[in-house]
Amino acid sequence: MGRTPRMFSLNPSSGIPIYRQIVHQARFAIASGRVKPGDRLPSVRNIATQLGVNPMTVSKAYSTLEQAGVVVRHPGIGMVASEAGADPASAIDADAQALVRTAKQLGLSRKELVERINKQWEEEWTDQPIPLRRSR
Amino acid sequence: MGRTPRMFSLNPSSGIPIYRQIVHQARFAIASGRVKPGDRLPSVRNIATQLGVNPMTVSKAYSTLEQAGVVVRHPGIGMVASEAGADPASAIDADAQALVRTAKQLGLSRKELVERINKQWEEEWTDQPIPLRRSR
DNA sequence: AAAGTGTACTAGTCGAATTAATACACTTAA
DNA sequence: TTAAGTGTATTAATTCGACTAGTACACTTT
Repeated sequence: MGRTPRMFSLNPSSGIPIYRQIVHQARFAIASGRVKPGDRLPSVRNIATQLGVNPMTVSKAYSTLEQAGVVVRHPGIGMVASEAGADPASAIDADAQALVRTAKQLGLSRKELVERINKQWEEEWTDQPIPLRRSR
Repeated sequence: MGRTPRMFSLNPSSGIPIYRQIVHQARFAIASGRVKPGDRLPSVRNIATQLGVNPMTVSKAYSTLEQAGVVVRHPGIGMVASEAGADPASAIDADAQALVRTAKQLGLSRKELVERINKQWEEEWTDQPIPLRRSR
């Protein structure tokens, strides 16, 4: 049984908290289909050892994912990718909800909001991640 | 000339930072049309005195508003409500942009994103657009 | 000049977020 | 039953950014 290819990697210099990096990578792995619903995720201690961090840090990441419905906890077994998490759209629900909320608070109509989204869609070019500005 | 009715008020017990309360109230005053494009906003020191806070705190609020395009700085004159700020939709642009970006990263189509927005719109109940609270 | 505008710089305080150490409850497999 | 595996509750230390304020400055208007 060949060891599973390391599923997570850390970028210490990114400034992004460890547990969030784990959350992001796991969520993306599932949303992209690399990990399918029903598949087990690496155990807390497995990841903790691999990355050299405390098990609790990994646990926090998993709890966050469970809270988000991306993963289901199976006592004694571990964390398993859920059906819901396999839908890429689910990953944006939290952000979408926040946006809708503020839009409503501002008295925007649904149509106006969608219009705004469409506009942003045109303007937003993801190909070039971000027009990085090099020092002269 | 009658003193301008106090434009800002603080709710110390709300836990919301002072400068954010100012930002919110100013933005709403403009977005709602109570303050029209071209109108001057109260001066930093004026507000600071009224509210009993440091001028820098007010300045930070104004800087935030300028950053958001709600207000324009006129050196020697003060802060003036902008055209853009009068459009309530402009207030959500930053959030909308962030959402669009992650959606694209996840490989979502524009249609799927809009669909998700619509779904959230149905589920999200914000009966009171903005519960303006008059002191009884 | 005098009086008004906003702000750069500095510094202090405070609280939430992050990470870790440890011990525990639980399930599976032998 | 027991050994080895799973995730986690509790507690605590620490870090780090948000917030606020004091002061002095550059600027424009009148």
